[in-house]
Amino acid sequence: MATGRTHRPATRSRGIPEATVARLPLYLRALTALSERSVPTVSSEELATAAGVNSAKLRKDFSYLGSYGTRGVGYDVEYLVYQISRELGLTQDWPVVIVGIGNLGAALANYGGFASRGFRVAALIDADPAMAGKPVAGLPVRHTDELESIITDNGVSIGVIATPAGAAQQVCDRLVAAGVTSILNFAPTVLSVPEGVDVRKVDLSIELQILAFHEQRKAGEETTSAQEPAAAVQPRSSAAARTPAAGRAAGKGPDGDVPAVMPA
Amino acid sequence: MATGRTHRPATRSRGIPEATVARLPLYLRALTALSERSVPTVSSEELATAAGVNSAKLRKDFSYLGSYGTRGVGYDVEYLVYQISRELGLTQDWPVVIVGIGNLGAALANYGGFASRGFRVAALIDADPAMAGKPVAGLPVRHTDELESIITDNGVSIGVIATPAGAAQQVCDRLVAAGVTSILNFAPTVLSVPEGVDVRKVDLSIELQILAFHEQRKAGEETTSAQEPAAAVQPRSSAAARTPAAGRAAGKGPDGDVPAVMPA
DNA sequence: CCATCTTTGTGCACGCGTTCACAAAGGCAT
DNA sequence: ATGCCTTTGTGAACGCGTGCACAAAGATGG
Repeated sequence: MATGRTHRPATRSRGIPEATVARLPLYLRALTALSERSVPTVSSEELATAAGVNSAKLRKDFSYLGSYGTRGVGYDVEYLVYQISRELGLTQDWPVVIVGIGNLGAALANYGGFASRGFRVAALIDADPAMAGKPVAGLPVRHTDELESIITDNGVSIGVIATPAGAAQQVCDRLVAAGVTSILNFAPTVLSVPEGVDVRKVDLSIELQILAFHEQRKAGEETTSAQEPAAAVQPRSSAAARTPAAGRAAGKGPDGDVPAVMPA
Repeated sequence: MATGRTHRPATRSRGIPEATVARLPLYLRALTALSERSVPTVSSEELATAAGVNSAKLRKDFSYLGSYGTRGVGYDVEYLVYQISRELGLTQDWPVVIVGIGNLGAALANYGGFASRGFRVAALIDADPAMAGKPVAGLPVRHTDELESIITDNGVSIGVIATPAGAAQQVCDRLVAAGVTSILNFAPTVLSVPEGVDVRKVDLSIELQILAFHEQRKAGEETTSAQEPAAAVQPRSSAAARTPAAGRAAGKGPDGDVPAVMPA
């Protein structure tokens, strides 16, 4: 799960709650699998299990789309696939640009399933002149200079940022200025964008840190709070002179620079 | 942002809300940046802006950790870095294994910042015998047969799955059986795990689909519902005979197989 | 045509998360 | 010392999301 988002606080988009929208792709995936196995109908219970959610939640989610089920029977798989696809805007083609063709950018570009769901990689863009023209995943890498024209010419409205953190905001600004209104950010930075532009963030580092938190908690429970040896939540008198000789964490550390996925 | 999660519904972990835990890494990153610039203190307002959140939210988040601020002044950067690092369990080392060294797995392995935050890649594992021994990011790829022994010998409790969807559940089961209790899943599948195991999902495809939804909505607003030409929400009489000749979406499509990141 | 059985769709209540707004706390100048 | 100014920490209200539980709907069999 990509984590942070930068969405309008809770502006229900046409009656469909944001939480529901986030689950629609999950349902769609499960339904597509059923469709491939030629299963004609599915109950909310079965589908919910396949999608890893509660059946009541699923039914409520679908109720926002309309009454597409048949009581006593369930949902028509093909029909539901179509409805959800349409609702998500997957019945049309979305040209996408990937900026920053490092390890991650290349991995994303090579992802074969990209085209299978309405998304098409219109161009790969990198700032390194040495990369220009070099084919990655069958597409020639274009130089950053061409960014604006590529966006305009292809009518790109979705951009993927896989650059180092330092370049992300600048790239973002150029993408937005050129007309992009949705951004998927893999760089470890908080992007600031004007009103009306959606940003979603994917951050491996954050995910790992959250896992570490829970992992530590599990380990701590075993020995029933055996951690935090002595000076646990020390009263901390003077405001200065603290800094408990922090282990790592403090130093400069190679961060905010590395290619993409997993920053801190 | 990685999206789906599979967390205990809302079991507040030792008083710290899940939503707060998810933001701590964000604060930590902003604080680390300040620390590198030798900024001694920071106000909730400044830090909140840097982290892209509301200042009241940030203060409330910090209040769960304790009273680490000084009224009229702000927070001591170094001290806060240490406290958050400790809270997240980043003061200890977490050995991690990456399973599935395809495009994405390799990209993750090459991510330099991995070690900079308490995470250390203990091993890269792949099922392809041809990959065995081949060095990726300075580490020799190990064969899946060694999975259990690697986990045990290194005391690995966090696993990253970057395999094709078809192999994910099986790999997951083996990881869990070997002692892994936290999993970061890049494969496009819902993993089922026993109680006590945390799973977080990162899914590019889902993120893009969510963006597409909002993008479509924006486009629809311009022309004020010019979409949905005629048969919009057709009453749908007979349960059978529907399937509105769904465009893409239905066919077999290359999915549930591709390496990792972006499935559907 | 009626009874029964299955499954949807949803009203309702509860809890988490967010935000406001302000009192308390501390620094600083006079 | 005293008063002012800044900023934290939090009580309280509100809204979204979740899950229960059930009535309505429809299919199916006799």
